[in-house]
Amino acid sequence: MTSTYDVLLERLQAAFDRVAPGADPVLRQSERGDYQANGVMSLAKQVGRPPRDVAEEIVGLVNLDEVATVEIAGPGFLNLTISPPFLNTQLRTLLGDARLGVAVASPAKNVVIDYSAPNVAKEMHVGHLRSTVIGDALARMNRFAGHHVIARNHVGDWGTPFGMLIEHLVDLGEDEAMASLSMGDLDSFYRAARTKFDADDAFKERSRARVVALQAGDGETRRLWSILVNESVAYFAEVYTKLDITLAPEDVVGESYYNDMLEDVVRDLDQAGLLVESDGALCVFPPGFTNRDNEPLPLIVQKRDEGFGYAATDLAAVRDRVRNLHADELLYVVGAPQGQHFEMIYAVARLAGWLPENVRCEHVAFGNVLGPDRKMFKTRSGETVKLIGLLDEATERAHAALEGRQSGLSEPEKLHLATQIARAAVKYADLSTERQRDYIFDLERMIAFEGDTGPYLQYAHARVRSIFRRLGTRWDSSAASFALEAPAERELALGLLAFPEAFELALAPLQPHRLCVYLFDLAQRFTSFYDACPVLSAEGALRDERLALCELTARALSLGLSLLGIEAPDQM
RNA sequence: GCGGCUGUAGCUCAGCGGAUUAGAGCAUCGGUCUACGGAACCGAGGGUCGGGGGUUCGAAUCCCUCCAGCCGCACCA
Repeated sequence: MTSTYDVLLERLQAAFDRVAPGADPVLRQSERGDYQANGVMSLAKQVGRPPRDVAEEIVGLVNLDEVATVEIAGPGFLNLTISPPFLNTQLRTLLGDARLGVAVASPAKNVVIDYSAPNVAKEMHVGHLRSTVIGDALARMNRFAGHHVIARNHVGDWGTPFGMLIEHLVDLGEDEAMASLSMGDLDSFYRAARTKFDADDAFKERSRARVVALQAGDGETRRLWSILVNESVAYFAEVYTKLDITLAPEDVVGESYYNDMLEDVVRDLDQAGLLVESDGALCVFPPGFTNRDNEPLPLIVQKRDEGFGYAATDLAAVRDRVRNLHADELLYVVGAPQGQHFEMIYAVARLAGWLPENVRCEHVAFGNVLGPDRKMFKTRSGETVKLIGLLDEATERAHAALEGRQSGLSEPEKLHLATQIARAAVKYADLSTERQRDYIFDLERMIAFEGDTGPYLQYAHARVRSIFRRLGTRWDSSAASFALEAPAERELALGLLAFPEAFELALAPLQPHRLCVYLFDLAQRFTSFYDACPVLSAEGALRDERLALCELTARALSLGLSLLGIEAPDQM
């Protein structure tokens, strides 16, 4: 189906084109009418005529028959009111459309999304939350849009720390080490290695030798290394399951994967004449970047000691993803502090010809998670907060809240529900503010059932579903038609029809919070409707109409939440 | 010093391809109350949109500048 927004846009565009081809009608939802088009003002400026004149001309040209009525307001706004028959038609089409009016992208693109990226032999903590949650939402949204998503979990599985980690593993014995790691006690493993490294010179020496052996590809060392990696990846998988994240072990393509490509990267850069030796390191100086002394800033590809830094790995990844994965779009869901690094990577990749102009490449940056003191979120004792611990606490709170209610749910059901609510609370809080901002982690507020929270949206959905439970019999929506005589019905209907543009408005700029804003607004429209318009006690056509609105609402909430990675239980 | 991000009601946040009276949630106050799940709905109070300039018929939105906070600026990722 063509979405309501698109129908209006097409009609308006045709009229605008006749005044000045390509002029944007600037169509958006409005409180004045159902939609408003603000494009007349800039168009008037462009053609050098009074806005009212142009508005009148547009109104004379535009064909909105059967679709909407239009009024000129103020200096030249076009306020559009959708006609009742058209609303009815669109809603009836929506009933039969599993995608709720969202078109399938054509052509489908290969979208590589780099997200989560924990470190091997290190606990996943709040620092990984945003990348994981935002990245997964973007992956789900892109898949729904019809694109082919290739998730890349760029785990930290290489580098000097692995010398000491492997030696520590040797000291512990493989069995004990695996037991420790598989319990998810990664941090104490890491800390123990670190402590020995700092205190014991012999251990330090062994560790250094081990790094060399690892890099040289020594078989036994590689085997020990892979134990660390495999145990960690298995642990990550548990965390992802607990968070309901779609990342799979196959998506883990860590830093080490690119090792074999690094020589080629250097060679290519050299052949392209981009490589410069500076202080013994091999660097590229992309134009436009300077250091604090206003001198050109290098991207260090190969260090003075001939080791490769993360810049080399990131360059290899760009090259690999475009060349071998045929990426049309590269997204890096990584914290904002790395902004300059990625700008330089992209700049160099473009210079080297690895990143064609038509490949969209974006650093999907995000702000920090802060504690109540507005500083980086830590435990009271100053330690990093483990993701698992965070989820557990949220789940306990949700469970406690459920205990206080008479729901008729069994204990196992309550526990399962509590995990769903906890995930919703944490994810929604993370997704619902604009990415770039820092946000304050306040479990109390995010898990509240009132306000702009995940649980509130789940509740709104459960309330709708409960109507159908109470209805008992199977109900067929195909007979429903929409008169929308009550204002609350009409408001709800308009909200339902706006799903496609809300989705597009969130996906195009990679802003999941806009989908959150839409869903919260929709939930409010529903509860207002629900309060004002009895459903089950209505009769005949009115009852069918209202039931149909309920069904569409349930589907919109459930679909919208699922695109954010949030479940919508039928009962709470 | 250069660069980036942020600064909107008491608190937490939308809005920022300029446009008709700046929105929401929480909190506060007042209503709805035999309610299809009140974990709700309706309403009220509360804002010089960090300060100051500029462009414009019109700026929270664009430009400049200043202030505050956070972050980055060569061999850790």
